[in-house]
Amino acid sequence: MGLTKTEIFTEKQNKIALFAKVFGHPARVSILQHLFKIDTCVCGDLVNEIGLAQPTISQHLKELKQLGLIKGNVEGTSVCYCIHKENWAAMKIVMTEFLNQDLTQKQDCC
Amino acid sequence: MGLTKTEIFTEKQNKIALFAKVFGHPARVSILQHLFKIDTCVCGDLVNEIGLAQPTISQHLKELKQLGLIKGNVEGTSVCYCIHKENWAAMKIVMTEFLNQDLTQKQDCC
DNA sequence: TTTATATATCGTAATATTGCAATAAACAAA
DNA sequence: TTTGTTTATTGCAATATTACGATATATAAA
Repeated sequence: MGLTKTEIFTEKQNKIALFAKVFGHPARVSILQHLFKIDTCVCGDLVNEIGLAQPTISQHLKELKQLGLIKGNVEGTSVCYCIHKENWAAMKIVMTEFLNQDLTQKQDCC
Repeated sequence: MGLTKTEIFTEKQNKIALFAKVFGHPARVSILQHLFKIDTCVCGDLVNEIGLAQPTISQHLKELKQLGLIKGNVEGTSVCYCIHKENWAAMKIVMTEFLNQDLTQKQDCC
């Protein structure tokens, strides 16, 4: 117990859940919003911008990177991060389809 | 440690994260998809539909209900569940705004 | 009242997540 | 080479999540 039974769900359901999970923490939401706002690659800054310790930010960045939503590039001693545009667009299609499910409910007993 | 520092993030960032978190499990994704597909309130069924034990489904339903995304109505011995249309629409606005952040990146060093 | 059916809650074990101090690694500058 | 700067990794404690058996609750049917 304690572990999600991914095998009983469809690939798409698991995909949606994985994307949603990574958005399920305000620090990662904040990181992504900052990367969008800055509108260019950002080296450093993120630790100062968000009020969490450097190892914590590094860990959140790793998760975003593992899902392919951001990419990083070593630039001297620092690493520049930015949104992975293509992957973000692909994710958006999956998530938007889920959110936009049609609701023309016939009966409403609730 | 082990607990999210919600106080250092904006209300909106926390809201996005909370919605995303509830979508971050394939069982809840599956439940919501089923409610949309059935297109009416459903009493029972969910336990048979998804391959998880009854207490587990009940727990997932509770989380969806707590966030206001579904509502339940007691109908004899069973409980009927359906999507909470208004709240789903409100959630959709928040999440879509997050997903649709503009990306006209000036530089792309990554 | 007794029995059957459906859902919720409790308790608990297994696993995952969050956060950070300490430390490592990688590179630039002196 | 030494020093400083930046990011990643390790290890660990605190907390959260997932799943389910056992049981409680509520109503319907016999």
